[in-house]
Amino acid sequence: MLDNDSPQFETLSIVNLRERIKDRICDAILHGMFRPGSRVVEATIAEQFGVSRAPVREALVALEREGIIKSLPRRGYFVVDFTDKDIDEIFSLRRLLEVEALRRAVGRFNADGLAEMQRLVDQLGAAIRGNSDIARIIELDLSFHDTICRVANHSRLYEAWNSMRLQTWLLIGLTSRIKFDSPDQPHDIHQTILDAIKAGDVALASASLTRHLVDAEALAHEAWRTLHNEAAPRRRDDGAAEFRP
Amino acid sequence: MLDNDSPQFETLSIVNLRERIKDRICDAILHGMFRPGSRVVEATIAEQFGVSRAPVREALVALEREGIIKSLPRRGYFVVDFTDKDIDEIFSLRRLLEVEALRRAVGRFNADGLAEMQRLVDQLGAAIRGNSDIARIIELDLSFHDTICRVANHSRLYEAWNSMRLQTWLLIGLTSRIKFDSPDQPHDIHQTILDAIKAGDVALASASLTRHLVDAEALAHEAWRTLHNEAAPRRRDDGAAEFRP
DNA sequence: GGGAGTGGAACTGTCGACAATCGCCATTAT
DNA sequence: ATAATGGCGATTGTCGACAGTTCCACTCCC
Repeated sequence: MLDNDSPQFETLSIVNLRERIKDRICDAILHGMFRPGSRVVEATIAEQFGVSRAPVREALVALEREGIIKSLPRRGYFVVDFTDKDIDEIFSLRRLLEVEALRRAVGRFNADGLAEMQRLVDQLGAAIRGNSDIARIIELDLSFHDTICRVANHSRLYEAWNSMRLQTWLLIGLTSRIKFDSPDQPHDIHQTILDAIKAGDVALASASLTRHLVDAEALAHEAWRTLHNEAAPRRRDDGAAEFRP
Repeated sequence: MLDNDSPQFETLSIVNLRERIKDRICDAILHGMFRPGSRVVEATIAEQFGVSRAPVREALVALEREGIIKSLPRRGYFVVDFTDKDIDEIFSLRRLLEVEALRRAVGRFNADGLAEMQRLVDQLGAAIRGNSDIARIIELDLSFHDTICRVANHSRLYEAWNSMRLQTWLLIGLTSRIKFDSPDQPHDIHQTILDAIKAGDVALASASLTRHLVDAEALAHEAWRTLHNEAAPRRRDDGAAEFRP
């Protein structure tokens, strides 16, 4: 047997190169290395990762299924560019899936899970009050929702939701500057949801969650508009740009 | 401009080889060429299709996202083998998605759509009364549900549902012999749902649809047990078996 | 006789190269 | 001047080969 005390025992290294590349590309897209609608060129990615094109291609096929890139045959892959209908779809499906996840998760939370949720709510409140950048806020917010979906203990529901999570992040997380003055003070809404979960009040929790997601959808519409306006000056598709491997 | 009257203007041929192979493999699995849990070997598929392994690999990555095969790193791909929890998940998610799709679809149906639905219901009734094989019945049944989901006009919801469709087919469609004596006479339930859609009665349609899916879940459990018992004698994983390219 | 070690076969993971196709741009004819 | 056309570069689609890993069966030693 191998000794486990090797300093960087990389459990992840048994996973396919494809999966690691997928995660890296995913991160790169989600961190704004690619503009929405811009090309994702196999050869460029492969070169920057120092691998051949084969695993990159497979990663791209997987990412297309996750809904953040789109392939045009014989043309290449492009970061998705959302329309208003897409945003409607993403959030209506999120509402459907998350409310169901919540229904299942209430009663399944243990002390640790609730403590984690409370910590996320606190950090989120601090981030909002401290005017942290939108990316940080969205990340914490999505972690809150992610926890609910994970605790629901429904792998297929989680899988479907996770796809929407990536697209949501792409929608809002890329926007660097946006006024975050939701009328309902998101911090409170998260605390309200969590309190309802703790009290086992599914109806209240669901209603609050739904309201929160409706607010988030409005934010997403605004964020996407903002992002497009920011991008408007540059007319050329600036392709892969920097993109640290 | 090209003249459109060329006899075999094959619009489909612009699609990736990967996509065509994906569909072929998918068909092969869904038609029982592979047993649940059996290996899906790249080289074998590639050879039988007369192509190299590259597009096959990409097709397999896509199919894994569709939920009918599963990859074990460095081990290969296997046709999924469901547990009771998987069946619960598949049908609980189907209920969630289809009821929402129904809610959206009611009011969006036009005359053609309703006629198509009626035709499906009639064919389904004939198939059941005529004791057609289960595959035919499941196919018609899933087409009925598919139509609802398509008319809902929600691409992400449809995508999520389609994944469950494939898995449902894998669950039930492979079973060659199973007594089809559902207590609620499925034909009637489909007609009930369709009538409610025509009447615009969302509540009744949803309730009927939900009840139908609960019945279907019971059938799926039974079908899967049957399939496993059928497969039990053969202990060796018989791999790719025949599988016509 | 049984368990650990060992050798080989089969399969996946990865790579580099070639072929096919698409978009862009200059060129040309009307 | 404008629109069609042909060539060219860039990028994807596909292929065959090699390397690494896993599993299985066999052997050998205790």
